[in-house]
Amino acid sequence: MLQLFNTLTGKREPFEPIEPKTVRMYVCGVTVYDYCHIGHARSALVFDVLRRYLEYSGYAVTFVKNFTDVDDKIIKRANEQGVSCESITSKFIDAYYEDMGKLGIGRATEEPKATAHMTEIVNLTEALISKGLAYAVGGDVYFQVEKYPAYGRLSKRKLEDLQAGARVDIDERKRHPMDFALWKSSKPGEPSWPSPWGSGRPGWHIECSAMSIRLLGETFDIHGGGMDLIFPHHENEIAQSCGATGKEFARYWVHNGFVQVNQEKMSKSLGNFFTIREIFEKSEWTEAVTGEILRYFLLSTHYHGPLDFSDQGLKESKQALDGFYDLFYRLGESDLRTAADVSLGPMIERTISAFQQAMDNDLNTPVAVSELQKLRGDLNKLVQQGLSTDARRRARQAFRSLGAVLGLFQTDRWEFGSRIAECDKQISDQEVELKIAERAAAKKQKDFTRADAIRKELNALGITIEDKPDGTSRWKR
RNA sequence: GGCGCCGUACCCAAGUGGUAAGGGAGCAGUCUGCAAAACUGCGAUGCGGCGGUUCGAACCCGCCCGGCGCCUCCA
Repeated sequence: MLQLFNTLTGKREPFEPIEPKTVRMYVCGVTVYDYCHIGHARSALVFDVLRRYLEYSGYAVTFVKNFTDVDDKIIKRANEQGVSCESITSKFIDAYYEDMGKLGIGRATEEPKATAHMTEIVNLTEALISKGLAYAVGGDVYFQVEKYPAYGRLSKRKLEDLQAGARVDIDERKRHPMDFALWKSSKPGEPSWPSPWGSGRPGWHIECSAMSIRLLGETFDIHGGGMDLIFPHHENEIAQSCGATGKEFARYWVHNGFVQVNQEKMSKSLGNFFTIREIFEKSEWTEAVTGEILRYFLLSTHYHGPLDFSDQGLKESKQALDGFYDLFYRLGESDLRTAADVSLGPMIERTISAFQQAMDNDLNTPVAVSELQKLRGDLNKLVQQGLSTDARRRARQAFRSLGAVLGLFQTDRWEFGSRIAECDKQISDQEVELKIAERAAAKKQKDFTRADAIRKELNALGITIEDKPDGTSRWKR
């Protein structure tokens, strides 16, 4: 049974959905004013894998992930560039899909935008005012945190503590310094929508409450996002939602850790910032391969902890994947021997069970991957002992189906050598085959000088040759 | 000032009270004309330090050292 670490309770808990075999989850997406970085990728990937695993486990999942498309930073960016906010947001939404698509991150069931839910946002704000939890000042509306006794429940903070360390500007119009905006009056030139308080735009937190309630109901199963959203974003969402509905909001709160560089959080001010597209542009591998490397890398650490991004980390992920695809390559060859066939079934069963156990344990992807590594080692032995063509096919299929949960091992076109794009141009498969045949002939005549020369020539083109005991050779790029 | 996280071999990384998973690198072998791949063996008497609880602790408690995050926008 799946157990998840719930930020709300600070404990790992068995996951029990509200409705059997059904999961409704909401994940905070991105504010679309810039390209996504690796940190965004990690968050998106963690919840992509959670969704995949829930579906693998037999749940029908309704997955909602929003785009924040109205916000101070968007307005600022639009003004800087002298373009409309809409042109900024549509550009970066497209970029989001493009970048995440390369990582194999699928679309959510619903991907709502704040700007398309103004009615719900205004209604929710009105409800909070009528319940005495919010108040209007001028054209602004604030949530009054002191009226919501459970404020601080998620982030485990007390109002007094927040006050002590607050560096926020004191706004005399607020009744408490921590009161936050539900609705902001708009300045000239800013995007705005009509409301009972004059034209304006929503505060940051209210959109998620409005859209999740609209699409998933007042109470739903899982709410996720990055660690940094715990406070104030998610704390405020809870206050707004529970305050308005009087019901429980999300039952399980799941938060992923940060991507860091040299032990420090990635941030623009430190200049240690890598966008997803930058990684792909700089990669010496093809897009599909780079995507899988990145995925493997991001999943090789538990989602809850910090993850240090580094070239070495990517390199090690590539090597690990090379090992898997090396095996898959050999599993694709035919063999009449069947000596090890009987061992295969139990071996796969054991792996499936261990894999599920790892994933059930708060989505422990590093252990899940290591179980696949064990299977890889075991299968390498079986292949040596003799595994029939059919058994090899079943073995490959096992990797394919478990790998699908992590988004790994799906391709049949892995690239072993680097700079593959250039290699492709330099020599075709047919030409390689010709060279290999020529080399085989040389070997047969014990002309090893010639054989080695051909191998060296192919190596230079990114082709690796492996001689088999029977005198034939396999090769890979 | 408040809240919280982290510190496991050369590197990455599991472990959540029962005697240190897995991967990479390295070294030594097997195989091979050589190479590549694969396989085999070697690698923390030890889990930042010091105490404590316990029959037993990397795992629980306390103190200390070191690193980081949040409290303002942030995945």
